Amino acid sequence: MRPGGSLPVLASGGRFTLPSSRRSDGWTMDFTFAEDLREFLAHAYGVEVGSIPVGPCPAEFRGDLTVSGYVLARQLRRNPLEIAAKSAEFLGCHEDVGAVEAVKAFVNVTLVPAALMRDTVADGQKLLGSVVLPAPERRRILIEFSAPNTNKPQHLGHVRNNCIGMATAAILRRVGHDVARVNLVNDRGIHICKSMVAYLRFGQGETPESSGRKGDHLVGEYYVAFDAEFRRQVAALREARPEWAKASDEELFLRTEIGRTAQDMLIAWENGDGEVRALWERMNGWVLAGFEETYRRLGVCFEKTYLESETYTLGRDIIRQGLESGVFRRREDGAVVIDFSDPALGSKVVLRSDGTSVYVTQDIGTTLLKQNEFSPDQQIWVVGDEQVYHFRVLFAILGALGYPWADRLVHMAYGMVHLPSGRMKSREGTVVDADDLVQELEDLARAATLERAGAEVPEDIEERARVIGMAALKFMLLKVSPRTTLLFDPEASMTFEGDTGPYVLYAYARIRSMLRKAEAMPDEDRVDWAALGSAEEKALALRCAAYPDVVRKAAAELDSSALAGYLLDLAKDFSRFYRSCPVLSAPAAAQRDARLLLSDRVRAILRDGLETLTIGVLESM
RNA sequence: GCCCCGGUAGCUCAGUUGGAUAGAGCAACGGACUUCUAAUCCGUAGGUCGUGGGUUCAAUUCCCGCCCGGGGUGCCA
Repeated sequence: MRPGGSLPVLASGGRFTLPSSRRSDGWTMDFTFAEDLREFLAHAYGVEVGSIPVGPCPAEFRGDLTVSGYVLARQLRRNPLEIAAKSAEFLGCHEDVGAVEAVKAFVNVTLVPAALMRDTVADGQKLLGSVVLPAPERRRILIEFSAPNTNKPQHLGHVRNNCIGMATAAILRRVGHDVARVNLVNDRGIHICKSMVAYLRFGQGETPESSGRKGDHLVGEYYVAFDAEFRRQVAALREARPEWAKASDEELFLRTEIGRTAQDMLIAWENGDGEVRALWERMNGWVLAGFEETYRRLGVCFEKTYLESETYTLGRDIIRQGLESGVFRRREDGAVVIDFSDPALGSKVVLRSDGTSVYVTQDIGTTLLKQNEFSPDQQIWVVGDEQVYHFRVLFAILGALGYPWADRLVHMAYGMVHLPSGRMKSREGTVVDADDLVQELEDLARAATLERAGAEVPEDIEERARVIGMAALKFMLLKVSPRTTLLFDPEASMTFEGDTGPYVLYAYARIRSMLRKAEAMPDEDRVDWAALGSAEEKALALRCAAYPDVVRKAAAELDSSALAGYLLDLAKDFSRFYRSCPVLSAPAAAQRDARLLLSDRVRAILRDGLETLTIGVLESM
């Protein structure tokens, strides 16, 4: 059971260690003036100078870009003000520079428009092409996510997990890694037996077909029914036996008739009891079919799906071997444990005294299985932050067992989803169901689209509703940092305005519309970039140029929110440009062509970026 | 008790390998559709960056203490 308790959330386990681009700030695209400045400074001070720290110039100052004298000062070991003055002096004579101003230790550079465009958006191939890492930095990565239990339908917490997993995989692929997505379905255990017991007791033989209900929802109802009956029995027990009044539900589980029945069923399942297995297969089949439907709607897919019923015994042999080699020891009570030198980890049982596996033992087994089947350089688990300790233990055990790849395992811990009323709790019915949520967003998107369409109903209205609804959902989940505990306020979240997926989609659709009207695209080689130069145009071009680094940073830090935030900024920059710079009706042909091409660059990046977040686009909205 | 994560505008969240006057969306208020799609744009208002120290030319960012919230600390998953 991966996503734990009532579900997810996450937090952050340590730092991630994927190969990263050299600079996290600034641009991968090289500015000619910066390169020339680098050489100049290296020569002037007789020191090796790394890359020049170029960043955006804050709006309050005059300039397009800013070079920080403070950062250079660390490399050059000179006075920042002196460096800034010297740099400004040099840049004042540079042909690309229209104006330069040193303010304190900052050098604000205004580029000649043609140079700015040349160094940013002129080469469209390079712009999108440089997202990909050089071959030596590419890795084979296996990412596990979703990992649902087959006793109830998925809810918003699972949706966050699924979306983060899919988007992270897509981001890693985008920069050139070889990524395999795997799911590990928890299809066995006491929780499934609970649904089964309740079904036998209250189900009267109903099926998804007979009830017209989606299989996972149907089974989930019996899980809830079990809990209701269990609570009733526990309450009665406490009433009858005052000495147990203070015992926890868990402590009393096996004292209740229904709890005992579920436990017996689990044992029967493990012994391969025919009837139990048949019922289990039937009900699991219903749930898995339901999941398939949910995954289809969300666009979730995997290269491989493991079933825990087939892997849960795998770790035991490794434990026995480790016992012989002294990694583990057998405690007086018969349980096998590992004693960590790190006091924060303490001592951990890996095999119960009856010889059965615990959670971490199974994970040792599946980790080895995945390692053998995929030979990844790195494995990533997208699992809620409540399991940080579990993964620290798992990784420490694998390290103790001597696997050289153990220090490259990553737990991508993400935060829980909370509702305004607090944590989601299945038993109390305070969960946001995944299927309902998707449906609701699609309905809202349809209504919003029709409202704006006026009399003519678009032919592809269903497609639009689907794409817009999903964009809203995924963007909402992906735009916040994975580690953040997310508050889902239905009122405020179900909107298509402001910082949302549909906002980005809208910018894309407006560009498409414009390009359709333009009919022919101008010849790239003949465009006169010098025709541009307004603040909006320059800001847009500079934003475009930052794209490759943003994607690389998102990949290196496993952070979809860096990319989502960037796309929002880009769409915003475009909207400003669109408002103040007429394209099709630009005063001069050269201006029209250059603006058209600039718009097309934005279009390409928006599409590339959205797809890298697994969000589809629309040609019209 | 101990460990981990978080505390930034009324709300939801960015920003932080230390750097110029801390940002966005929503909500509030005021503007802009005979003009390439107003799911848009512009403006106003809104902050002791939890708190107290320390390091530094420079701290929301790094270090220590404290307060508040969440999670973890099982022969559960």
